[in-house]
Amino acid sequence: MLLLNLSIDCVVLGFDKDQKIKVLLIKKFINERNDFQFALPGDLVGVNEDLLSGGKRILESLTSLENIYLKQFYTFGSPDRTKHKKDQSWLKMYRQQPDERVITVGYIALVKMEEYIPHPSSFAVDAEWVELSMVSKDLAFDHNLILEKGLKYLREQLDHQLISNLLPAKFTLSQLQRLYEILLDEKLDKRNFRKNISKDSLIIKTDEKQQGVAHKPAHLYTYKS
Amino acid sequence: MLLLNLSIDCVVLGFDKDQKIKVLLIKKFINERNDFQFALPGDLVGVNEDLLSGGKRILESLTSLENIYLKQFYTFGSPDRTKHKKDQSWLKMYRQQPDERVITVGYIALVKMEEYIPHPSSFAVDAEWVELSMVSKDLAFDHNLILEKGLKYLREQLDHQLISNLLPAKFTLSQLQRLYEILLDEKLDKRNFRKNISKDSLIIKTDEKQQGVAHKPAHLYTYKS
DNA sequence: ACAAAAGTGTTTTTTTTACACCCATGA
DNA sequence: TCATGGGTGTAAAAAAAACACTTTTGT
Repeated sequence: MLLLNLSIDCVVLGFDKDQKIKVLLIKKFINERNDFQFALPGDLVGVNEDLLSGGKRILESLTSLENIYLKQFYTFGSPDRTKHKKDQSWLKMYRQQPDERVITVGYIALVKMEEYIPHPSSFAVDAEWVELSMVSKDLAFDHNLILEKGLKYLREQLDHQLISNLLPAKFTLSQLQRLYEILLDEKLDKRNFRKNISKDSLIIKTDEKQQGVAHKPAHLYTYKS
Repeated sequence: MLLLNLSIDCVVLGFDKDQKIKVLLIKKFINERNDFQFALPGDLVGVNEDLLSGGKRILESLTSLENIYLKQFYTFGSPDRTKHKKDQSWLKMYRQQPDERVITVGYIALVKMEEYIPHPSSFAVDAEWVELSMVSKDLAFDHNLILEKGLKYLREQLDHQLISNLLPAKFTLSQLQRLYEILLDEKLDKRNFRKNISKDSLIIKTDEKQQGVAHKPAHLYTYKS
């Protein structure tokens, strides 16, 4: 009879004003000398908690954001994934059974950075947005792998649900296009992009326009609820 | 600290001579009166076994097939998923801790039915191929959901790896086309299908032909290894 | 000679791409 | 009046869909 721990790790992505895609990482001390390590926000799931609720709770405790749309993308269950020296050191400090196997379910979330107020949980001494190219190759456990797989999933499965969480309730088509460009990492043609959007019944034009911009104000659009 | 059981459930699909897609189900007694229930083949993962190996082991014990290509598609972790009366009855007979939470990772496999020799494992009293439309709406646990999600995944992610396991080493283009038609559940145009295949560098024409058929013998093709 | 499946190209339609100028606003 | 991003259509290219007859074999 195998008993093990179940955790959830969240690949939380957001945007900064500098138009860069950033991932939310937490910083953890891994020994008494205050050596630290970065990790994806994640924690053990509660006894009677389902996965999605657990993910939301964990994410909420780290980001103070509620009602985040989270999507499961893969489960990581290698028996060795918590066995590395650097990770054992941390586990010994914070877990009663550091040798217990932990499998983790990866969830992905896209959030509006402006609405995020850092709020580190117990074992996180810090929580920061890190530009993708700046992410350490030495994240806790197999978190580099999880991040990579999450990003791949995002690019392959990009959907309105995920996208809509990164935009204000009302947005311009240029904002939407920039999002797609950054997430897909390719430049899109403005006219073709708009042609496609106009066929999409989920994105609807409001009768409002941008205010106080030093150029022709753009129409605002919104996602159909 | 949450400790729980981890299982793997396999959505194993195959084809019969009647060109129908069938799923491999096992039959389990759920009480002493020999009332039974059907379920996807699945079992608990070993203490130090990784997920993919576990899936292969479990599948092998049920199908005696080795080196099956298995692909993870989703993880099911509702705390209620093993709490139904019908399932508790079975769990009490076979598990030491029937109330323990079980999360399960769904894997999908496509196999050649001809090569499958039924080989029920300990708690399976039978293992049979069941046509999709004939599958009970009352499978064990949340297996109807798992099956449904697996089939959806298959249709969305249909790839050479999965397909190639359903075909003999050498096959005709008509066989290949029939497979796609059944898996995608749509009719394909022969000429367009062949046009696409010819662009696909993974599928190569051998210099062999069918033997002893009462019509023009087809060329045999093979997957590049 | 007939039944059965194999094999093969062209046209039409649809989808995707490429591309450039005028507009409304605030400074 | 200038700088800034907003907004718009058309033509060319590529991809996908529609479609029917001849061939080879065993019986």
